[in-house]
Amino acid sequence: MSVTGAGRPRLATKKRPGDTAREEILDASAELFTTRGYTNTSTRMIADAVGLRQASLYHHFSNKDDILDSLLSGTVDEPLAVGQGIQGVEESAVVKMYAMAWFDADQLSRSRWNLGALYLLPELRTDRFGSFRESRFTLMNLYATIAGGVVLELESDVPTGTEELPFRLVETIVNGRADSENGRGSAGLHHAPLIATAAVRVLGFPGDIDGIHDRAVRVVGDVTAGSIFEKKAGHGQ
Amino acid sequence: MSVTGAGRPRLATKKRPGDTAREEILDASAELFTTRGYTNTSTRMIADAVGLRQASLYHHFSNKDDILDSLLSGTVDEPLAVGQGIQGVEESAVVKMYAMAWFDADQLSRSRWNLGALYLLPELRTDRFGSFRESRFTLMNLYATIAGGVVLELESDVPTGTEELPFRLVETIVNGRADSENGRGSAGLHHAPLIATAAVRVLGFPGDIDGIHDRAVRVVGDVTAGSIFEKKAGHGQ
DNA sequence: ATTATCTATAGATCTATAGATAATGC
DNA sequence: ATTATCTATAGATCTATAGATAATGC
Repeated sequence: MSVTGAGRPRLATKKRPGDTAREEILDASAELFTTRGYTNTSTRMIADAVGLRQASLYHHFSNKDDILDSLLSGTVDEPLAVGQGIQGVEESAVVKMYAMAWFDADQLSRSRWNLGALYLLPELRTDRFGSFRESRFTLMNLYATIAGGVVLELESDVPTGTEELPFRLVETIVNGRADSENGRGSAGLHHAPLIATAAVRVLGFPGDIDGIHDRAVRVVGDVTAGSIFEKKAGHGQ
Repeated sequence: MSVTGAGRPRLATKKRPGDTAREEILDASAELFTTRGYTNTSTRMIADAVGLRQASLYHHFSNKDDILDSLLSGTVDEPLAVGQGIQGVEESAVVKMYAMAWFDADQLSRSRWNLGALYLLPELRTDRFGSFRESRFTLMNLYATIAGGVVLELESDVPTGTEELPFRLVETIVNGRADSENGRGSAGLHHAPLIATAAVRVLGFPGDIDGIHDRAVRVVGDVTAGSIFEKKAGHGQ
């Protein structure tokens, strides 16, 4: 499994972060998929970026789809688990909404590669990616449920369908990153609190944000404390 | 130029809407690019969908990039012209903001193919698409300028960077359509007034929307009246 | 014996060009 | 003569499999 150990040695020296060949391949693929496109990235390019022969990839993944699926699942599993944790906490819906949006927006901003840009790939419509789509829709529904709770709690007078917007606002981080990598400035402007604030504002929350922010930070801290998430903080995949 | 006229006849009968071969090719390409992906769509597939031989495409476009560029430019040219028209009108910034978001969100919702889903393609980073990127950034800046005007006008206390959100909110229509085409219900929920309302809400507008909406409809009507846009309404490309 | 790599390659594409052909237009 | 199509194909990929090789682990 590990990079040194059993098996014939590589011709090239290590070029990628990661404790295992699998992680090295995922890192190289994430970079290439997000910068050159999925279909436009050949298995040969991935292998070259890792320092492996093209055929050797198939010892770790049975095909290219497998690599993509692994990357995508890595982006939803944690938000989903954290979101479900937040939902179970005793707090007002506004704080939960802010906490979820803040955590996810922050993760999307800081991850090593902008993998969210792959969510719109038509390739994901095939059965092959059914399980990823399922997880993402579950996360989407969680957002809508909590957003609905906010509207009830505040007795806001918002148009039907507004509950969909917090999730969409979080996703806009992906567009902001993509555009900034395309030569537009606004990278840093899209910080997580801005998105989380907008999420509760569209749901009709008129009050002061500072108090909400502090309570949300505590909620996220409680939910992630002692769990796997602590170690994974900033892992980026 | 026209479908019947000079030139050797096609083997297949017409399969696509459009007055010229060029339009037929654009329509088929738009469908294939959005449903199968750009790189994953071969020139042979496009030709098959039109009812032409693969090589015949090259009489109308010099390569595949040319087709994509033509489709993408078609999606920004009109919003940009209308947006500049709206900017010049004598109205409050809130109304202008609502008008722009409403017009663009409506267009993104109703266009025949969800071409906005192609904006994140890494392929667009090349010089080849510099002109398209330029137009899109100009539109983005127009949004930010008007949003800044709203914040001044209302003396809103919003976080720096919030002026970026109206443009991003409009773009979320693309994600909503993509997800609904992936088997999730919420297609119709994302109507344009919802997005336009959210755009002014995040900028701190607290008042009644109905009056703003009516004034915005008038502004859009004035700007588009008598211009090329009248004829093009709902053209979908 | 097991593992992770390597070399070599079959089979299936895909893009773009060269040159022929069958219409219309003058 | 001009135009829009057609047929044929060169050259360049790209994915995945078969089988050999060079380590470690027992």
